[in-house]
Amino acid sequence: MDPSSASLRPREPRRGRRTAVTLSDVAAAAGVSPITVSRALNTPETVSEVLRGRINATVEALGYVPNRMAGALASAKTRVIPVIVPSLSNVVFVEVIEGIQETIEAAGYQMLLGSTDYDLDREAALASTLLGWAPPGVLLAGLRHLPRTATLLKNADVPVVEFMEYGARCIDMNVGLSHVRAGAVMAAHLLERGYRRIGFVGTRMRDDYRARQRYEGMRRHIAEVGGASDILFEYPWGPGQEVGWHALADVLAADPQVDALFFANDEMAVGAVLRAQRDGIAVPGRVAVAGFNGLPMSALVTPALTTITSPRKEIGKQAATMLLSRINGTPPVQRRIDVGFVLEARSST
Amino acid sequence: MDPSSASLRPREPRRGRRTAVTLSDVAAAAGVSPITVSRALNTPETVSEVLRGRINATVEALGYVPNRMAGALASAKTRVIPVIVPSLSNVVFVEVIEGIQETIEAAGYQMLLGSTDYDLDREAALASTLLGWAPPGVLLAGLRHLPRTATLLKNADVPVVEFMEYGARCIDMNVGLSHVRAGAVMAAHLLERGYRRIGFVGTRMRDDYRARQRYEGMRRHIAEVGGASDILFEYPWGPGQEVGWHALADVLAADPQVDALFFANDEMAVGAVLRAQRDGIAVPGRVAVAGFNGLPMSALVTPALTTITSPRKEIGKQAATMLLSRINGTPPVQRRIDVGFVLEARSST
DNA sequence: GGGATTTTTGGTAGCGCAACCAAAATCTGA
DNA sequence: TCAGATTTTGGTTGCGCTACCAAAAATCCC
Repeated sequence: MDPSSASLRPREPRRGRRTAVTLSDVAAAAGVSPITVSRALNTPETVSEVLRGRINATVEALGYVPNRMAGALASAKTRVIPVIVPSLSNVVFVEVIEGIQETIEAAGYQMLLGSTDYDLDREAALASTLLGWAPPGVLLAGLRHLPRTATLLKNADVPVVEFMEYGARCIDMNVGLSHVRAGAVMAAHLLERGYRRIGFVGTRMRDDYRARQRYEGMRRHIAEVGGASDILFEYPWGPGQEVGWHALADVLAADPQVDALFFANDEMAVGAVLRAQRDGIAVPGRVAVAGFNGLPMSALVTPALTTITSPRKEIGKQAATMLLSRINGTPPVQRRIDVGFVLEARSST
Repeated sequence: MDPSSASLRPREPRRGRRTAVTLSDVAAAAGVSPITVSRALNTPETVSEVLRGRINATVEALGYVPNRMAGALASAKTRVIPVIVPSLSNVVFVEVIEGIQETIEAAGYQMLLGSTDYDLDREAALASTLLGWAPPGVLLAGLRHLPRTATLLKNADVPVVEFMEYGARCIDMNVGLSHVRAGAVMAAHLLERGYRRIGFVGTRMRDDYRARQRYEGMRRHIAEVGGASDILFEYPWGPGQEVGWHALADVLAADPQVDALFFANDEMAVGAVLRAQRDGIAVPGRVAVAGFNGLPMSALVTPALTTITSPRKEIGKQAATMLLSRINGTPPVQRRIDVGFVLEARSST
């Protein structure tokens, strides 16, 4: 007696599901067994050329689309990599994502994108949901997460790369740059050029802790060196040129001593330069302006903007490459990579 | 004799797969049947409060993460919606994606993002792969695809929304704006302001057919009205401020008659304005400059940029909403939505 | 209070594919 | 020419979950 006869008995689809073409349909049409079709598609070199041709033709003819879920369930493998970022409105993340996308797509993987809107609870929820897809690895922005997010990812036993900032403590692997050092370097530059009252302008810094790190780096450096002071201005808006546009006037009115402004990003800084231009405020004569990120537009405004260039696409590529090498069993050369940054001293300071 | 007894026989994991906590584990630990756990998670209202509490506690305790693939395979339903766009470097798509993301996440769906890099073959491949996830619907940028892409999507029998441009022929549903009309409206504006030699500056227009449509709309309008002429300038670069920065000088040198320039997007137009500023070229005195998209920065440069504002986030939201309503069985009010656009006439023209 | 509902729980089967093992076909060398 | 090695093909089983159906328990109504 054949215990599996029940499952071989012909039947119509169990539920109202759409009756898509399945691997068995292709097999039947091509006159081979299902497993041969599976092989022809996944490991073509193990199937004779004749059958391969016939099978490919049948696949084409029937418009067969493999059910990835069934495949993933059977093989306990997916080629979908979740990428969790705080925001898509920020160009910076988009460029990192591009780097990731290029790299993983070239390796035959797909990207499942989740955005947390800077909310750590949402991040935890997202991580949990995305792990349900049994991904081969996870890419996660930032090093600060809820304890349960970290636990979840550690328990899941998948490679994880945390990208954006470089730091000592990571779940698994880490690629990024030190924002504290970037802040310090900018402070050093501004002090060197003789500015003595340096403002930092940021938005929603409770959420954007990387901006906070830059401010911290700057503040500490100024304190260490002495002879100058810093002041923080925070706006509750989303980061954008408008913030810089308004901030320039606000700040100079609120604290006329300020002779240099370090903005949390280039967009705000560009907004400030444009405002200065319109209102005839001399940059850097009246106030120096610096940004962060090294967006192309920073070089185009007049005066050209001093900024710190971060290798965003590179971060994405490195993160993806690291993850892929771990997925493929090759341990990456290093578990933590500091991609560094470059200070672009231009005429706005 | 029980034909399925074979599958009930206890066994160790078949392969070297990682032995994650499964629904059955939770059921055993909570002392209920697996199906009850499934219900407690998916349709909590159908399970008594006592059991629900016990099950949730067990889920928590064991760190159970449902295997979405198994669920999807069994129910023939996923909550993952593929979104296919030509590019992520373009802010415009990112904003549309944000609108989509917000809307579908609120409805409990996930976004699977694919980018085609303006390659229709890649688009077809991507569509095929993504359909393998048996998605409840598909969001696709643009109305122009390879025949096989359209066939694939039609055969898949899932709701599809094509977004970005509005047009007569769509696979299923469509949200966007008419780029041809936008071009014509801008032409009308420039003619009305007295410009007579109007240049259009675009990049990679073989791929970016929406920019081409705007040019076409402009060209035809100018031809219809008479008394003015147009000229096309095309750059092989990626679209960005640098293009406008260089184009302004190039164009004026190549064709000194040109008295107005309509750029394919705001970024290029802003680049041109910044260049004009640096080089002391009067805008709009020597040459008028107009952009497209209505990015925030267009209002901040001096002179403020005339542009056409497109409701990008709105397009994303509408597209997602339409798709969701179809997924939920409610046919959307309309199958095609023209979201329109607004000409922002500012001082650069 | 007893039958008819309604609510809550469980059993069974199978979604579509790939891993594992076995069998068949082909090739190799003396 | 034939045993043994190699390549190519097929059968069976189960991945973890939910649809469907049925049974049990709780509630209702006159």
